[in-house]
Amino acid sequence: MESCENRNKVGGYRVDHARTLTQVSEVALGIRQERKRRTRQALLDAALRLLDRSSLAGLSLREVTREVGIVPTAFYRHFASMDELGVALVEESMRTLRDMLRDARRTRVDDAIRGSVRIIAEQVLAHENHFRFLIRERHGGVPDVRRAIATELRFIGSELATDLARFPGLSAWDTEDLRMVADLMVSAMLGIVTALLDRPRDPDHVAEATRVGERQLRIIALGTAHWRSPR
Amino acid sequence: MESCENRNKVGGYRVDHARTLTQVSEVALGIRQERKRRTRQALLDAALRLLDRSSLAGLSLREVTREVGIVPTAFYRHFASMDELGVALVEESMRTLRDMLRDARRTRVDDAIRGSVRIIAEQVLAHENHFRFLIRERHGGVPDVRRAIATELRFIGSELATDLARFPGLSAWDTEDLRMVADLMVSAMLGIVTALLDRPRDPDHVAEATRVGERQLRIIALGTAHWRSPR
DNA sequence: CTTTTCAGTGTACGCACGTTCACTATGGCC
DNA sequence: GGCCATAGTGAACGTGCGTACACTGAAAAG
Repeated sequence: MESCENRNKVGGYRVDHARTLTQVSEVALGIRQERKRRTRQALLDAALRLLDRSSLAGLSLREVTREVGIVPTAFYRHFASMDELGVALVEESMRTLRDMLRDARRTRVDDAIRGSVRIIAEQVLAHENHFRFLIRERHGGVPDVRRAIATELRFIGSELATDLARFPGLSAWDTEDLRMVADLMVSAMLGIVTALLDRPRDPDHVAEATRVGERQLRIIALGTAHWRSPR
Repeated sequence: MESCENRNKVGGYRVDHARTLTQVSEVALGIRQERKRRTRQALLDAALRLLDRSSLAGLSLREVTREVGIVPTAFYRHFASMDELGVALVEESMRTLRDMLRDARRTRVDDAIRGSVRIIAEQVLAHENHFRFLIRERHGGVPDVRRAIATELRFIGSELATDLARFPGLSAWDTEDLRMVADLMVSAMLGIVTALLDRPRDPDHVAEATRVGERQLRIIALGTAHWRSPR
């Protein structure tokens, strides 16, 4: 019970801001705001790390603060609840996903599929935690988070549909059918991401999943090219 | 605090077996075993009902027993833990899914797609809880449950692949490509189920999801028909 | 230099949880 | 008819949780 003070504190703070601060040139924000931002980010990172093993509903506020090294009550300086942190995590993860799609959209048209799948594989490996979080919480136990993900996914579908409309053979298609194909492609991509996430450390598995995913999208493209909508 | 005894008990038991028992002709099992089976099933049903709102990881043993009307400790007469109940729930739900696929397999070949999608819609509406459970826990927080679902899904994929092999145009295909198409179809079906589960009480939404799902599978079939595997 | 603001501290609370244990009463069996 | 076996009981425990509250000390504002 005794002698447990200043274990790993630095000037009364367990989180060591002093060192990292000086080497950063984000002078625009005051020292104070910058520190707050860093702690907030540390909470998000810690949560994402812990979410590798459990789900958001099974993750406690105390676990997250413990991981960061702050006292539980300090959590409320940044989020009103774990659910709110979850929604923030959706935003962060979705930024990753959107960046990925922006990259994919820039690939050359003559082999858009191969390029897209390659980029998916790269990004999933580089941001495994973000994708695992999205896939898991998409149908998870927190309604707000579920809604946020569903909304983003729907948006991605409609963006893809307008992209498809620019292809020569598809310019005459009606909106509904474009959307139908776009949603199918999203389903397939989610399947590919799931397969990649299954064993992301095994290069053989990743290569195989990439190969298969590429062919699956090709099947869809081929089917689309031969499609004639029933009246 | 006082006078709270025998509220809804029957002969010392809160669960009323006596009435329901007589009208059942499962005489093969003794009264005792039959009662145990019923309570076990009541636990599974209660869990499935509660899982509509939360996820398995966020569901407590006490909640489930409260719902059934037995004392928490009695839970252990049936399952060693909530995780074990989860695995039992996977088995039950998978039986539903397998029945669905068996039905789908029996439909006439000339319009297998329309028939299959209709059966999917029917079954998802009839056993909403089972499908919601599977979709949710597929990527959920309980490893044992995740594994059980992944295994079953893989099995379904390989069964579908052997079914495909019987189609005239596909008899020459190699196993790997058949599997690739089968997995794509599974991805699409999961997407359809997800869409149906989104607003299962809205008949318009269900009809629309069915229509779209049918077309998506048709796109895949069309793509498959025109596919020529790269060397 | 003084005052204000506020991110993080530390204690304390009430609550729900999983699990233990000794128990009770009923169905099954000789 | 009497003796097991066992499904369900009820009290009790230790633990971890979310949250309230008064606090501290350094950055920001004056």
